[in-house]
Amino acid sequence: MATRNPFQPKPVTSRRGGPAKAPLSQEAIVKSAFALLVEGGIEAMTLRKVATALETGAASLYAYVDGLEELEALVADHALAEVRTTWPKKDPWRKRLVALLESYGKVLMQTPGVAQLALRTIAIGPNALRVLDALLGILDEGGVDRPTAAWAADLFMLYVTAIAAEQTERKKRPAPLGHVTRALSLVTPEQYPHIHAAGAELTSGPGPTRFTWALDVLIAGVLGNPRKKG
Amino acid sequence: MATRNPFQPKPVTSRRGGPAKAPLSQEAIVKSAFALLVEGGIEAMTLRKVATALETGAASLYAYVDGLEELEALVADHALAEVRTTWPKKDPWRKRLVALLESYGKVLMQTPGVAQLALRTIAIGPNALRVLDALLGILDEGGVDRPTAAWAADLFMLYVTAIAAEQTERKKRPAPLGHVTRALSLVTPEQYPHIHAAGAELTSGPGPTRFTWALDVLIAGVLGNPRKKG
DNA sequence: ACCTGAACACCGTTCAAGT
DNA sequence: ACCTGAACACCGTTCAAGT
Repeated sequence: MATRNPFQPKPVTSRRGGPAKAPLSQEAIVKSAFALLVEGGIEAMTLRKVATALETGAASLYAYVDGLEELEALVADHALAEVRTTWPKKDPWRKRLVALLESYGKVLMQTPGVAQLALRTIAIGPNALRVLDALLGILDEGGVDRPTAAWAADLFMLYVTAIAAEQTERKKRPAPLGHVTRALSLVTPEQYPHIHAAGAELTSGPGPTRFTWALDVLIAGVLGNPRKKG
Repeated sequence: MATRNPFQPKPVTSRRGGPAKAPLSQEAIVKSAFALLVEGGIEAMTLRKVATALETGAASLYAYVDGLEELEALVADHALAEVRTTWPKKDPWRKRLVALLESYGKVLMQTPGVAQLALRTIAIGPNALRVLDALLGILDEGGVDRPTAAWAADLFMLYVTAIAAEQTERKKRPAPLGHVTRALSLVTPEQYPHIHAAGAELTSGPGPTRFTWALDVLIAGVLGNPRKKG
């Protein structure tokens, strides 16, 4: 990825008197890729399809993007633009913490594939950093010491990303989660006594209640396990 | 996947007087796929390469495996055979809980790609069920009520899988995690004040200490947040 | 029923050639 | 510097044909 100024696009040369073709740019590529992701999920986001949507050949994209892996990282961060990181100052820190994580989870959940991308790319884009910074800020206000906050922020984000990935993964299957439910209901008490005993409890949720419960667990656990006593 | 008895392989017809070719079977396919995964990571595990290793065409595999997705699920569960689920009865439940999760994490960590597979397939194979059952059993002995244990087991396994996926993902990059470290160190205090302040704390670890801390957090959180008061 | 070769419909990436 | 077409080296899956 060379150094370029995306805010100064080259003049457009219109072809055959038709509408001017928007010039290629990293931003256009990322937006187009994200649109494909929204429409058709993660496997619809290919370099060739992005190129077709932009009326070029796949090779042309390499002037703006290093390859598929970089594009995935850019798209993941692009999606995180929707995550809200500011709230009224009067809100208590814990409320803001939950709101931030819920916003993050919602963004990951609403477009299938984003969570998978976030899970496999290293989150160092501007939006990922903005979310992380906000998270650290809230924990700091909550009196969590810095070493603990650093690990806790990672734990929170990793868990929310993982649960979002898990849930969106399930969604694309034919039977939303009847697959699991059926498999678990067929379990005999001899083979797996505890699974059998747990029964429907295992698959109840995962709804908002379950997500909220998990956040409560993480928060309580973090508050009770400071790395630095204070 | 038709119903077959893999324990009664067809008689082998040796070709050209050479060594007899092992007959195709789901087990042979899964083992071969796992070997490719161990050797070359997740992208080395392709149907075509499995077929080549087994001296057939890719089409032949479809008699035993529904497709790549099913193969991935089978391989993931195959890998989990290594997870230890039994300990001396005298060990306290909490020690056994940590040992189980550490064994699970170790298995996912030692062969890159397994965690990614576990994350994208629904875990209903015999080994996944064995681990889940053991987990539920330990929590039960720890006095955790059933509804809480059901959600907690899911939370534990999801978190360990996610952290294993994250760490093995990082490992295959050129600079193990210097990438992240460098990116975070370049952050200015104006842009991201809290990230800047946290500094090296963010990237310290993730070692065994961090993993253990996370488990402590989860366990404490679960014990403090029962769904059923008791 | 199992196995096969060949074909189909895709991929990401590279590269010489253009402008 | 940017863009292109064509080629390279792969994919998963299907299918008619064999045994």
